Amino acid sequence: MLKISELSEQTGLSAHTLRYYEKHGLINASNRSEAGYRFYNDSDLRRVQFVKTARNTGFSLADIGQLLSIRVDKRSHSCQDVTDITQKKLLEVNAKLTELQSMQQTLELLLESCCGGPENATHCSIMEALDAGLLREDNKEARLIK
Amino acid sequence: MLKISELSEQTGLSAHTLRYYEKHGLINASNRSEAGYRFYNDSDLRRVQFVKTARNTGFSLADIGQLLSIRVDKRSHSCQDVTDITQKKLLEVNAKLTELQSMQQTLELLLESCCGGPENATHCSIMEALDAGLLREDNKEARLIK
DNA sequence: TATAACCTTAGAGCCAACTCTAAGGTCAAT
DNA sequence: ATTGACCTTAGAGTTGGCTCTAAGGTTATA
Ligand SMILES: [Zn+2]
Ligand SMILES: [Zn+2]
Ligand SMILES: [Zn+2]
Ligand SMILES: [Zn+2]
Repeated sequence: MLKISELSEQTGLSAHTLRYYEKHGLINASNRSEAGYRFYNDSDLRRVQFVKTARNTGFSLADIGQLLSIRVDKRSHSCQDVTDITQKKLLEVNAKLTELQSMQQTLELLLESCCGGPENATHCSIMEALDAGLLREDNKEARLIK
Repeated sequence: MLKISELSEQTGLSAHTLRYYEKHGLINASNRSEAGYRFYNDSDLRRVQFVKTARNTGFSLADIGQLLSIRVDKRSHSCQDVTDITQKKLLEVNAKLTELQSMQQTLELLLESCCGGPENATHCSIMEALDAGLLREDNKEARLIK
């Protein structure tokens, strides 16, 4: 039986975070001492580790709630239920990746275009590009206007 | 001279957002009517468009504040001042990209490993992987444990 | 028995960038 | 003169995931 500080050590999640997860229905301490201290058993620990792994994978706490309700009753859920959640998350991640890659490309083009030197910025092509609107917005690819 | 709703139309930013930007020192209406209505001239419009372009490029409002103070006095700033901000932003973007790519890879591996079918999840390899800790965390690359 | 290091709770604060509300003033058209 | 569409302000609410505080109770050690 682990106290919350011990569970915290085992998992790398703060005691605050563990209580927060409990408040949001993700985890629970299956026992309490007479004074009300939380005590966690091995099954509790494994559940917390599941949450942590899912969190590291990028799932939101809401997603994890769903995954946990599958986990506690696998017989009532299908592999498709699991892949639906995973697929949805992958789509979100891919959308963000696309957005960030476009930013990356724009920033790289901006940096290439500027001398980066110590003289004054009256001629700076980054400032010019930002002033000019920078992108052809009709095109999905960020591209500096020449 | 544009009223706020007209500037909103011209820029695609809501009047709320324009007032929010003003409150945070990014933009300003150079004139007001007797009744206190904001009026924007061409120079105001160009400044707002600069803000919008920088926003689309991924810069935070704090970054944009710095870029704007360079913009109004280019002679007192160097190209390096501009590239410093841009480079910092690129590093942030690259860090997020790395994180998201790792998530993407993990999610793809999970999806490959699961049949996604209608039978029950007692054998689901996604659930197993999340239970098992999923990643070799010593390695930067996400990898399913075999 | 005192001190420190734990634990409890409800609830507030934080981050960024909005987004919206309330309560009222203004303006153009009917 | 009355709609209705605009405008103003200060300030509250939203999102997600923590993070921290206050005020108190418990436990281990000296
Ligand atoms: Zn230069
Ligand atoms: Zn430059
Ligand atoms: Zn299956
Ligand atoms: Zn499966």
